[in-house]
Formats: sequence, C-alpha cells, structure tokens
Amino acid sequence: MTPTLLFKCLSDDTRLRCVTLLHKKGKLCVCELTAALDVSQPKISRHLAQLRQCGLLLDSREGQWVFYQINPKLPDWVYPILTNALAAAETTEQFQQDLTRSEHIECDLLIESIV
Amino acid sequence: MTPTLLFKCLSDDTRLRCVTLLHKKGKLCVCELTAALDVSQPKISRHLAQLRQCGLLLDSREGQWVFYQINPKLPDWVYPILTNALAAAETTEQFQQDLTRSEHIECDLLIESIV
DNA sequence: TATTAATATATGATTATCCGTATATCAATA
DNA sequence: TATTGATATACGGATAATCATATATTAATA
Repeated sequence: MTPTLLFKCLSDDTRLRCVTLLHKKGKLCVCELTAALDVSQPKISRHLAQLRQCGLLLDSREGQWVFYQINPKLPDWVYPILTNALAAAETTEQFQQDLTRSEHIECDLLIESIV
Repeated sequence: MTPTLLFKCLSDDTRLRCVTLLHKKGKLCVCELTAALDVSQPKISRHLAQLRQCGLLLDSREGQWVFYQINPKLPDWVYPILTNALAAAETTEQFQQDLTRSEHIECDLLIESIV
C-alpha cells in the first residue's frame, strides 16, 4: 500500500461509498452493500475485490455470505488519512442516501436473522 | 471540489509529488518543479493545469515565470485530508529525492536571484 | 523587431478504467 | 443430487488517463 494507491482506491465514487459505509457500520455483506448503494451486484463485487486486493478491506465468508470490513491491520500512516477522508465523505448527500437505504432490510440474511 | 475529485488529484504520482513539494516549500515555478521531479516540461505543465482547474493550486505569473502554490482558500474539509496525505507522501523515498533535487539551483531564475 | 527562455496546449497513440452482460463458483437446502 | 441464493469472474466495448512529440504563446531582451 502506497499513498498513491490509497488515493486511487478512494478516487472512485462506488469504492469511496463502500469504504465510507463500512467505516460507519463496521461489517456488511455484499448484498447489503448492493442494496445500500443501489448498484448492480457485479459492479459492487468488482470494486470490493479491488479494495481487498490492495489490502484496504478484509473479507470473511459466513456460509452463503461474504462480509467485508476495513482491514484493522493497515499501516499506521493510513488511518489518519482514512479518518479525515471518510469524515468528509460522510457529509455528502450521496452518503446520507446510502446510509438511509442501508437501514432497511434488503437481503434474505437480514430477514432470517430477525424472523 | 468533492472528496472523490480530491482523491483523483492525489492518485497520480506526478501530481502527488507536485502537491507534496509545494506543501513543503510553499511556492515554486514550473521550471523548479520540472527539475525537482525530473520529468518533462509538458508533463508537469499538464498536471499543474489539472490541479489548477480543480482549484487545488493557484498560479501567479511573475514576469517570465509562473509560480504555483496550494490554494489557501480551499474548503475547510480539504485541509485535514491534505495534511495527513502529504505527511504520508513525505515519508516516501521518491519524495526525499524530489526534495534533494529541489535544493539545487536548476533554473535561470534562481541563478539570477543569487548572482 | 528578432530571438530566446519559460510555459501552455494540441495531436495522436497507448494504456487503464469502468461498465453491462453473461456465466462460473460456492454453500445451503429441498 | 437438483436447485436456489449469494458472490465472483470473464469478456467486450466504451470512455478516460497518460504520455511523447511538436507547436503555440507569452514576456524579456538583444
């Protein structure tokens, strides 16, 4: 991970929205992210793979679902940048919409866990 | 200026090196940046134009020379990101080389100002 | 005014990025 | 084991980024 590479990760709307939402909510599965951002599943999946490959995100399979979270073992210099960057991203209208959508039940996993 | 746009600006090596050096040194003309980064003049010029157009840099002509500096009137949310981002960029070996080269006299302007 | 130094821009080629669509994989379950 | 839901990847096309090269512009000066 280099500064340039980190900024590349954050320089795409879809990726920034994913990272910002994960920063806010901790851990989300792909179908939750798909629903929250209201974009296609392959699109989300491709961007998540990119963020995973560069080490920014961790994935963990739980049965049928794959959860993503921000890698807790990033180099030290990354966190202050990330904190400030995501604080700014959170103020956008786009992110507020994502957050609102993420509050709704959208995938079977969530339905099952409540029923 | 949006978060995504800011990260786009910082996601190219040449641009990040320019901004980092300007952050460190305050104000530099195009020929100083060209010499410090050791890249072609059109390449520097194009990237500086991009950074100026998105508002991150200010330019000011002084006679034959055009000086660039970080825009002191950026939105408030930009500075913390910039500060942390550039602190990280400064630790790279690449930046140390740029800084070293920038200490040497490279363009006529500097030669004149000393003689 | 002709020339030179500094900077900017235009052009065309190359490469990278992003996307939609289709399909593959993997786990759970009927 | 056949099917279904969740996720990942392959493929092709469209768009954007980047670069080297050549040329234009601008200001200073001979």
